[in-house]
This record gives sequence, structure tokens and C-alpha cells, in this order.
Amino acid sequence: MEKHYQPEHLERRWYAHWEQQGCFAPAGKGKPYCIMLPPPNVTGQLHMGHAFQNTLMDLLIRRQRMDGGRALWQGGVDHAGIATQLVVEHQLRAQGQEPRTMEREELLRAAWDWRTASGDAITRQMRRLGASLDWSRERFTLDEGMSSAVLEVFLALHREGLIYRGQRLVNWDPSLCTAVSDLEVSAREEDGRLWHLRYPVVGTSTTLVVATTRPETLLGDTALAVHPEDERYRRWIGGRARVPLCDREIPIIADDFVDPQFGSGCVKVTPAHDFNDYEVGLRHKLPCLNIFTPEARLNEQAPPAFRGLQRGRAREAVLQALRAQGLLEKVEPHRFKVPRCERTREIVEPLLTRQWFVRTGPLAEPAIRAVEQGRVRFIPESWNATYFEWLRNIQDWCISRQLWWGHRIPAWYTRDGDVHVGRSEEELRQRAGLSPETELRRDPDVLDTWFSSALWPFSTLGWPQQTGELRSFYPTSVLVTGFDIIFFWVARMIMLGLKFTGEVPFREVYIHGLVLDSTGQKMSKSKGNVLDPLDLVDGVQLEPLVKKRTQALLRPGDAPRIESSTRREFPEGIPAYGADALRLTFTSLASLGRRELRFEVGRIKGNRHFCNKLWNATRYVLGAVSGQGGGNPGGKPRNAAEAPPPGTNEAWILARLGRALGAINSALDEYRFDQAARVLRHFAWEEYCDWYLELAKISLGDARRGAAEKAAVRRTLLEVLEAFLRLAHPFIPFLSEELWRRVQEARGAKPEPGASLMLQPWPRAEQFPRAPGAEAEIQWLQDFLGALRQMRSENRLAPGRLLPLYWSGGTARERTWLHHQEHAILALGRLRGLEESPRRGDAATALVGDMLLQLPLEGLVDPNDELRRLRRELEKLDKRLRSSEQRLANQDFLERAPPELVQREQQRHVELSQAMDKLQYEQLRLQDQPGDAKPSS
RNA sequence: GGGUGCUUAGCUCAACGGUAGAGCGUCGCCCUUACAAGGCGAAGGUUGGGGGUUCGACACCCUCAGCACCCACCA
Repeated sequence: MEKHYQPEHLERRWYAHWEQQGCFAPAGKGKPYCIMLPPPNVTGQLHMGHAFQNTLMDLLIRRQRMDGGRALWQGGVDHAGIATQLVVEHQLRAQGQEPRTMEREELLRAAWDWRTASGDAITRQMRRLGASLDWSRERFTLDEGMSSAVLEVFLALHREGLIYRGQRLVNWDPSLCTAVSDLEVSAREEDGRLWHLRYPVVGTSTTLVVATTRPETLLGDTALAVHPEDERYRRWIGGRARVPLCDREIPIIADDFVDPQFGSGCVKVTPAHDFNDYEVGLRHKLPCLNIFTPEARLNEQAPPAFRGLQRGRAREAVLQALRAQGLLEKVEPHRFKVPRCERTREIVEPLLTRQWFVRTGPLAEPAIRAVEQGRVRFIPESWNATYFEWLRNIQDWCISRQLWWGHRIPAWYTRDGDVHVGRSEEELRQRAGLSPETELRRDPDVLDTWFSSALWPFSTLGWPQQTGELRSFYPTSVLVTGFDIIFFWVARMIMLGLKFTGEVPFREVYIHGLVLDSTGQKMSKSKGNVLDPLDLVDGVQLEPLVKKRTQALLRPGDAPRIESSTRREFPEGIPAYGADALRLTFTSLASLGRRELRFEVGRIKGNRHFCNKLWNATRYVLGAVSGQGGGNPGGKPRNAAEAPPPGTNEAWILARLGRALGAINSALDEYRFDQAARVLRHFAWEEYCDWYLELAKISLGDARRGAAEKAAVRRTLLEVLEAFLRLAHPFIPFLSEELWRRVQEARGAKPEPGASLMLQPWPRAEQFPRAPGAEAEIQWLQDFLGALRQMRSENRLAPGRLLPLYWSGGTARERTWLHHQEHAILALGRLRGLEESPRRGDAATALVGDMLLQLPLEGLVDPNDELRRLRRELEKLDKRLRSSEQRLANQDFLERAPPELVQREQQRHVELSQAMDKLQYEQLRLQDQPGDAKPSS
């Protein structure tokens, strides 16, 4: 074996092996277990969030697969309507074509070509991380099967009146020229202005001042509104005002939505371009005057001078005209929330259009109940509140998009404006009895991408066909996803899943946090702090990293700042940490309930060290057993009769493995990934490597031990490592597979060429029984050596220097342990002698339990060093003793705390004071040096 | 305006109401034949502030402050 772990040498090889051997497909007759991959966008590049999420899903799936589950990880890709169409249009423009002038079929062909050419980049990246999806079942949301599910659902909802078409004010993106749903709009505070405009009151010489952030919409005003109780304006209610620049009179109305405190207390009402005003318009039966084209240019409703002007230009022109007429009262700076389309960052324009909607009320109720009744469980539970809040206030869902890339709406219109919904034109002609002469035009719009995503858990399993997969894997076991798509996706899957299958789509939803950079910033291209998970896996040189981060920036001016911060943070580029180290980092980052996960490169470094540690431990074990027949024939687990004798180091390490296994099982059952990772690391490093391996070395080198005893040690070395690697596999699949093969060979159980650790059984707790005696003994040994090493280190005695150690006192048990572990103590403690002896002269002193240890210092060091050390030890003891005394002095503690706790505290107090006495005595004795005449206490 | 999460060692994070730990970094000693990507030891904490509940609070309650996010129609 190489001296160092080199992930790049083994990871790709093993993934190819697994895939070729078909290890990812569900197998066996075990309990079905299924996770649906949140389908990434075809346009997507794998980012840290994906990598994090995939790591957790893969861990769950691999563990279930090993534990006998019939595990399916269903994957696929989302067509991502708007995102993809934008990318494709961008590409076409780069090639000198103008997508807006293209035919529908032509653009769709370009989109499909693009999907074929680069659409599975992200799945290749997932493979690199070791994701064990069943690729043979991969789906694309525009595939035929998906389409037929979408069609069925649309028709059924329409039949029941849960899908309807209506004219409504919707969020409109004028750059895309399509409606977007409420969820796709986000409002951020931005700097703006508040303009105060004067409206002349008809029949008077007065003007009313109106405050607005959007003066250009004045051209679409159909009323002014004031609060009914507002004394300043009361007398004008019922009167009429003249809209400046337009020759129009509008009513002055009263409505209590107006806040008299804000602005001037008088509001212009533009029902066609503001959601609030739209509601006011409905209440007061005001006309809707739409002044914008779909591109947000002023249309023919505007006075001729303004027609054709883009929103922004229109604002300037209107303000200029108002100023000229003296109707612009004043301008104030004002911060307010600007609604922008999340895709394009364009300001959304409320626009009155005909769209298709899902009536969500009747679907929301069962979805609420499913969570209330625990049929779907959010983990952590705190997300229930968010989910309920949204569903209880849910608005109808606008599902039509004025795009071409997506599921086309199955509706046809006649010339007279009749709407027919059906499976196909032929089918509905027949059903509606339309003659072939009747002209039918299909709705050009497509469905919101999330409509097909909402069906993902059952459409991927074959629905509407009642397939075997649907029967065994639906409802799926757990959904792993981020909180950002609870509304977009999770809630809608629950609504439509319940509606069409009568069952919840998944029993549990694990909600994870958002991966941020180490300073808590969101990773974004413009900040230049994006980490590509594959760069962490395979490494990247500084120059390509700088280039990657600074090219194709939205604001090229950011480049110098990004370049210098990148050079500062990664002066050497990023080394190849390997997929296993990255996965382990994500796993240990996944504590429950945290919303922000800061990714720090130091952690992945530590995890690569861990991988290296395992690599080398295996290297040692294989060396130690080679040619010694270390294995047991066939590598079968030992039966009870073959268990190591109680009280041996072998019994100890097996018991410790059993504890680690139990802790990992329960951590994973509760989705405590971080705890599981911690236990895994702790066992391997602190117990197996630091102690068992070291003890085994001593046993194997001990001339007094017989061949059978040594064989048992070698066997245990291998056996624990083998079981540990099975346990570690879901966390670090590549390295564990690589090492496991070698270990199995050493055990005399050479795996078949096609076999894989992936399909080995998950370790069973019964095989690793507790060993209380051995565990107590090793704990004592660790304390003993710890005390010895501390004396040595703090007296600056070279670690390698062989010294004698004297001991005295100790309980019977401690003396037995001492004799039992004598050989190990001599070797690990670097001692040249260990003998019972009363107090001696110049010596460092420590207490282990009841036993006093003395390390002679004569001529080696300055006794003052030891005195200083003792003083510090005594201070520590004193602090603990005082806190113990304080507790025991508290009458309430004695009466109310659990008796066993009180007892423990009393015992502790006795031990502490004895230890204090002994060490104090030693301190005095040392101070009295030279001279060895002292009574023995 | 409502709601949620967070604040613990220099940094990033853990800690069933019972002696606050880990990784990275720092300091000291060691190239001890698996691993210097290592070993051994050490330093470093009034757990954001204030109150309360409790025998006992990092944890539970109240409150203040700061950070982050979500929802909501304030022009």
C-alpha cells in the first residue's frame, strides 16, 4: 500500500465498478425504502447545497441498502421552464439568432438539443460524489411518462373545477413577457422616492395632494381614495378630481385601507397596476384601466405624447409634464419594497391578464391535516409552523406561463372564444361534437414547472399506471430538502399526492439548512466566494480558480476584489480532498435545526486527515497479519464460543465497537448526522487506532504470549476493522470499499470480483457484546498512562527516555489491572521498570484512583518544575473539591436531588479530599528536600 | 407588523436539566518501523446582557441587544 491516502487513485474506479455491477438498483425482498431526489434543474451546475443534500440522501440510502432494505433512490432532472428557456435563448443570441422571432418548434428543438448536449452535466457531478442513485430509472420532467401524468392531473382537476381560467391581476415579468407566481416574486427594500402630486378637484380651485412611488401609473388612475374618518378630506368624499395630463375625471372615494398617517393621507387608485388598488377597485366597482403593453410600454390608453414609452421613460416624461404644470408638489427620498422576479431580477408589473389557476383551498385542507395527524413528519418539527401558516393563507396558484419550454396546457379555443379542455384535439372534437370545419387553436401557454414537480413522487413511479414500483415504494420514506422550497414544492407535493393517490407522498421530511461560506455569506458569483464541490474533491490550482471566479461576471468591476480575496484565501489553490472527506464534512455539518451551515475549509482538511489515518491503520493491520494466518477461514463472524475471553483487550475493543454501532444507529434513526459522524471518527481514531492498535502491537511483540493468543489478536484487529468499514461505508463509501477488499483478502475471504461492500450486511449489535470488566480496566489504563505522560511532559522529560516508575497503594482491583497490563504500561509508558515501592526522594507524583505513582527525578530535573506542576494540579483539585463541598453543604440538594446523585457526589468528595491530602503531603515532602527522612503515613 | 433560527475556546461547530467538548489554529517535547496528513502534553470559556424557575441552567421561562432568514396590501 502507498504510504499516504490518495483519493484520486481510487474514487473514480470504485464508482465505475458499482455502476457496472448494478449495485444501485433496489434488490432483495426487504422492506422497501425510497428517497426521491429533488430533481435539479437541467441548466444546473452542482453547487454546495446539492452536494450537501446528496451526501445525506446517499448516506441514508446506503445504510438502508446494507441493512436489508429494498432501497430505491429515484433520480431525475427538472426541465425548469423559465431558467432553461433563458439559457437557451442566451445561447441562440450568442450564435447570432434572435429567439423572439423564431417559430415555437424551432426554439423547442434548440432547447431539446441543448438538453441532450449538456443536460446531464449535473448527474455526472453527482456520480463523482458517490451518489448511489438508480440511474436506470432516471426521469426527466418532460418525458412521455411525466407528460401523461401531468395531463391526467390537469384534466381531473379541471373536471372538478379545481383548475379554472380567469382574468386576474397577476405578477408579470415584462422582460420575459410571462406571468409568474407569487412565490417567484421577492420584495427587497430599495432606495426610491415618494412623489407628491396635485390633482385638481373638479368644480373648485383646490387641489388634493397624493403621495406615490409610481407616478407614471397616474395615467391609469380611476379614483382617489381617503380614509372615511379623515377630517382633512371628509368634505371631498363623493366629489370628483381631474387626472393630470389626461382629460379624465375620477371619483374621490372613502376606504379604510387608506392610512391617514402615510404620505398625504390621500391615495391614487390604479386598479390595473396594483394589487391593493385592484381590491379597492372591486369594492367600489371602479373601472380597470390598463395602460401597459406586455413589455411594460405605455399603450394606447395613454395620451398620445406618452405612448410607446418604456416604464422608466414614462415616469420621467410624466414627472416632467407635471412639473411644467406646477402639479409636482415635492419629492422625498423613500425606502420601500420593490417586487422583483427571482429569475430575472426585473421589477414585476401587476398586469391584468387571462391565466389558468389552481383553486388551492380544497387541496390545502387535507394537506394541513396530514401534517397535523403526523402522517407527514417534518424534521425538525419547528417547520410545521411555517408550513401551516402558508397553507392556511394560501392563494390560488397561477399555473400558466407565457413560455414555450414546458408542458403545454391541454386547452383549445374556438373562434367564438369557447374553451375546450381535453386529452387531444381529436378526443375533444369528438367529445364536444365539433365539426372538422370548426377552427380550434391550442392554448400557446405552458404550465408552471412546479406543476410537474408536484407530481414527482408518484409520476416517477409510473402513475397513472398502478405499477409494482408505485405499490412498493409509495408513499416514499423520507424527503430531504431545503427550507427554501417548502412552499414551492413540499406543500404542493403533499396536496397533489393526497389528491391523486389518497396517500401522503412521503412520511418524513428532513429539512436542512443553507450552505454558506465560512463568514456566513451566501455563496454567490458576484461576491466571488463560490466553492465548487468538485474543486474540493479533485482540487484546483490557484490560477484556474481565479479565472473561474472572475469570468462572466454580471459586474466586471467586481473582478479585482474577487481576485485578491481569492488569492488571499487560497494562496496555493485548493488541494484534492477527495469525495469521502467532503462527504464527511457535510455529514458532520448536519446538526439538527441549524439554518445556516458555514463551510470552513479547515474541517474538510481534518476529515482528509481522518481518511489518511484509516488508510494507515489498515496498512499497519495488513502488515501485522500478513503471512501469519491472521484471518479466520472464510471471514465468517465468530460465534459465541469463539468470543475473546472476558477481560481481554480484544473483548474491550469489540465492546467499544458495539457501543459505537449503537450510537450511530440511533443517531441516524433520528437524523442526527453530525452525531453519527462524531462517533464514527471517535471510535476509529481515539479507540481503535490510539489504543487498540497500540495494545495489539505490544501483545504481538510479547514473547510470553502463545501463538493462539497472538492469533486471536490478529483476528480481532481484522474483524473489528472489517466491521468498522461496513459501518463507515455510508459515510465514506470509496475509501471503505478500497480498504474492505484488502481486509477481506487478509481474512481469507477474497471477495468475488463483482462483489461490493455496498451490498454487505450492516453490522449487528449482538455480535459486539458489552464487556464491563475490560472497559473499566482499559479506562484505568488510559488514566494511568495519561498521568504518567503528564508528569513526563511537564517535567520536560524526553518522551523516549526510559525511566523507572514506582507505585504504592491501590485497591485490589487496581493492583490486578496493573499486573495484567504491566507489559503494556512498560511499553506505552516508556518505562524501564515498574515496581511497588514506598515513597522515595525527589520524585514526580500522581494519583490514579487509589494508587500513588512516583517518577524519580533525582538529577534529571529541577524539583521546582515538579512543585509548580503539583501546585497546578492541587489548584484544579481544590476548585473541584470546593464546588463539591458547596453542593453537599446545600441542604436542599441533599433532600431534593436524586439519591444516587447525592451519593455519587459524596463519594466524589471523599476521593477528592483524599487525593488532595496525598498530593499536599507530596508537595510538602518535595519542599523539604533534600533529606529523605520522613514518616510513611 | 407578524414569525422562525442563531449568539458557547482565536475560527467553525457540539453538548438527554447533573464536573462545558471536538475539528482547525496556537505553544512545548518527540522523525518511538501504520500514519509528521503523525504521537504525547499544554494553554485557551463569568456559554451576548439582565432577570426568573430549579437542589442544580449552555439547555426551561421573561426581557434587552446584535446577526440572519421567512411571511404580510402600507401608496
